[in-house]
Amino acid sequence: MPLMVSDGIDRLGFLIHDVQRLMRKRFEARASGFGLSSAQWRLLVRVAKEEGVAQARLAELLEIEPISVSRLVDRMEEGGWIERRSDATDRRVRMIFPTTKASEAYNHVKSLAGEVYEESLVGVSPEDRRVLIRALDTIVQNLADGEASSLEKVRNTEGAAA
Amino acid sequence: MPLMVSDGIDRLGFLIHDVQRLMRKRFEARASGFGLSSAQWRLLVRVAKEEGVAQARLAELLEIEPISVSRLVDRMEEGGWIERRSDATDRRVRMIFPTTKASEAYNHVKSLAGEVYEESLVGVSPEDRRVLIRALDTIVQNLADGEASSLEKVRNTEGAAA
DNA sequence: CATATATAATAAGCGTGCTTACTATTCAAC
DNA sequence: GTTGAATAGTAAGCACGCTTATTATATATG
Repeated sequence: MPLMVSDGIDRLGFLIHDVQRLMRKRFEARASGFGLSSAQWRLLVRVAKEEGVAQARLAELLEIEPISVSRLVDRMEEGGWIERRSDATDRRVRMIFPTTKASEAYNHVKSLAGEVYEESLVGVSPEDRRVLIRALDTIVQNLADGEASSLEKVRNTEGAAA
Repeated sequence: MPLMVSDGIDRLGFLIHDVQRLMRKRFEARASGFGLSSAQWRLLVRVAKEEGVAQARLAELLEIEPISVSRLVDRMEEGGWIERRSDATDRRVRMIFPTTKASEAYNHVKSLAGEVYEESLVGVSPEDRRVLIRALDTIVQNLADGEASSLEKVRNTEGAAA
C-alpha cells in the first residue's frame, strides 16, 4: 500500500458533520411524539442527574453559553419539561428541576436514543465500536479548551496506546 | 459475552455532538482571518469542484434545503466569495461561480482544515484512524437509508474534501 | 393554444447556537 | 458601610439549519 493518497482523514470534518446531522435528525424524528429536540434532551439528561442545578452550572456542563441555556430553558419551561425555582440563599440563581412529565418520559426517551445508536452502528464490530468511542473521546480531549497547542500532546502521547 | 456494562455506546450521540461542535469552532477560529464559516467553506469546496453549479444541485450535494442554500449564497455573495450568474437556457436557474478571491484562498483554507484534523487526531494511531473513518462512513450509510436520494454515490466518489 | 404540473429560487418565521451589552445581586476591600 | 469587581441571568441581533408558502419559469398534456 504505497501511496496513501486517500486515507479519508481529509474527509473527517465532513463526515463528523454528516453523522451529527443525520443522528440528530433521526433522534428528533423518533422523539417527535414527545416534542423534545436533541438539545432539550441533552439538557434534560443533565437536569435529571443533578436536580436543582443552576443555569450557569448547566452552561458549564453542556459547554454552551449561559444565554443559550436561558433561551433553551425558556422553551422547555413552556413545554412543561422543567421548572425554575428561586434559590433562597442567592437571589441571582434559578434552580432547574425536571417536572413529573419529564421524569416519566426520561427512560422512554433514553431507550429511543439507544435505538438510534444501535441503528447507526449496524455492521460495526464490537472491537471497532470500542475504537470509535475511544477515538472520539481522544478528539474531544484534543480539541477541548482552545489552545493547548497540540504539539506538547504529540510528545506526551506518542507511542502510548492511551 | 462478558458484562460490557459500560462500553460508552450510550454516549455516542453526545460524543459526536461535542466533536462536531469543537471541530467547527476550531476551524472557524483558524479561518476567521478569511471570514469564512464552516458552512460557507463546505459550499465553497463544492463550487470550486463544479463551477457554475445551480443552487438546486448544491442543495442536493450538500444535503441541505434549497432555501438554506439561497441564504448561504446571499451571504457569500455579499462577502465576495461567489457570484450568481443567470443561465441563458433556463431563466429559473442561478449558476454559482467562485470569485478570484475564493480561488486564491482555497488551498490555504484547505490546509487550515487539514491542520485542525491533525490536531484532533493527536494520539490516535494510523490503524485507529482507519477504523474511525470506516466506522463514520458506515454510520452515514446506515442513517442515510431513510432518504438515500442517490446522494451516497456522489459522496463516495468524491475525492478529498478537506 | 391552453392548462396543469413540476422545478428554481426566494420569503417569512422558528430553533439553537453565538457575541455583545445590560440589570440585579453578591462578595471582597477599603 | 460604601464602593467596586464578579457572578447569574436576560435582551438584542446574527448565522445556519428547518418548514411552509409564493413567484417565475419550463414542460407535459389536453
